[in-house]
Amino acid sequence: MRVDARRNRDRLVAAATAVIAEQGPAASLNEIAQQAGVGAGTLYRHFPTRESLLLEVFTTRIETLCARAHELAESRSPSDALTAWLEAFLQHCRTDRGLAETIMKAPSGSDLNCAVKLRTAGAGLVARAQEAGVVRAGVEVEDILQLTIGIALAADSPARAERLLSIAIVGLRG
Amino acid sequence: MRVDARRNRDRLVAAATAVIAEQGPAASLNEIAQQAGVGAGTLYRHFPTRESLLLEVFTTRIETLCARAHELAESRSPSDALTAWLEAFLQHCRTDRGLAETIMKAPSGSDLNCAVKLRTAGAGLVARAQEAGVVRAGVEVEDILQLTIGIALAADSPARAERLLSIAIVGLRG
DNA sequence: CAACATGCGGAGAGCCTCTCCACATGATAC
DNA sequence: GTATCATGTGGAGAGGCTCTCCGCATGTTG
Repeated sequence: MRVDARRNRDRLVAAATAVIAEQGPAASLNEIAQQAGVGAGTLYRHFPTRESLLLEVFTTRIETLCARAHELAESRSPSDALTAWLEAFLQHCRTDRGLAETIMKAPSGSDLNCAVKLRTAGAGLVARAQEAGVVRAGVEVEDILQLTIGIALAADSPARAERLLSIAIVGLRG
Repeated sequence: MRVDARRNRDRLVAAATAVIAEQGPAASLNEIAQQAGVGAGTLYRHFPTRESLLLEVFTTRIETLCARAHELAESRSPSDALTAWLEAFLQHCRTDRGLAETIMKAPSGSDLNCAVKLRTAGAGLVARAQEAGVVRAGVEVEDILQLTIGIALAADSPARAERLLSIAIVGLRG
């Protein structure tokens, strides 16, 4: 990749982070390009869809969550680890509604690897929980993530979100 | 209100219902106006915001759901009635995603009583289910509705939505 | 059947997304 | 250093959207 291309890409992500933080995930792509000091064409070359740009913006957050999954897997019981991780995930999704929507819309078969990373990180915790009998067989990581995202999107308060998540976790045991 | 104004308003709601069912709640208002056979100005005079139009469209559906709740309460066991009603609610929310979002965003204290009506209708089913021990005490109607709305918003397929709902229902029993 | 209040349509302003291609600019070979 | 070429660039432009505005049409009323 040419060095100028790399530089423009980085500028775009920085500008997008700022503008999205301010205006939400539906912010104008034109404005992001302008703030990055590049043409609209350049933005669209690097990020063919709005989602691909958002995913890049949220990559840092997603990687934090992945790291947390590994920590928890080593330091807690299968049940606690999964619960704690889902709570952290829920928190992130609520803080940044755009994050939830972005992960949600990312096609599960896509190569946009941050969403994939998140699923992989979650998969470890879920597998352990299933071995320990805390989650019944047949439940997929994807189920659990989507349920959590849904709760983040629909809950009207943090307390409610916590409560709904705990209901969902009970349901996982089956 | 002049009779032609009334007629146009009705046409708009009908057209909006059709177009939104097909294209989702972000459908073009232009197209709705066109399909209703009126000018854009007429649409905006009757419905100053997109939200106001959506609300009108969904009122009918919400009333249908309320009626369904009463039917089910009389014809089915407490458990079946609640499950069937939630499935119907889920279906509606998924059919027009806008319904879910509209109910979700309706401020709880507002006089937009569609959300209130829905909650009242659901409350009867939940109370019966709690008496029958199918739902544990402490769970509120609002919890169940929000959980279902969340599932509708986040699920990536009808099959997944069904599955997530059944997980949630298991969780309700505690 | 005036005369008036009300409602109407659709052109147009100002956004937006996304495409396209002549031109600029790193990278590479000599 | 420079010639060559693949790669990347900017911004004009097409087409669509939302929303406003106002001259004109049409119910309504006395």
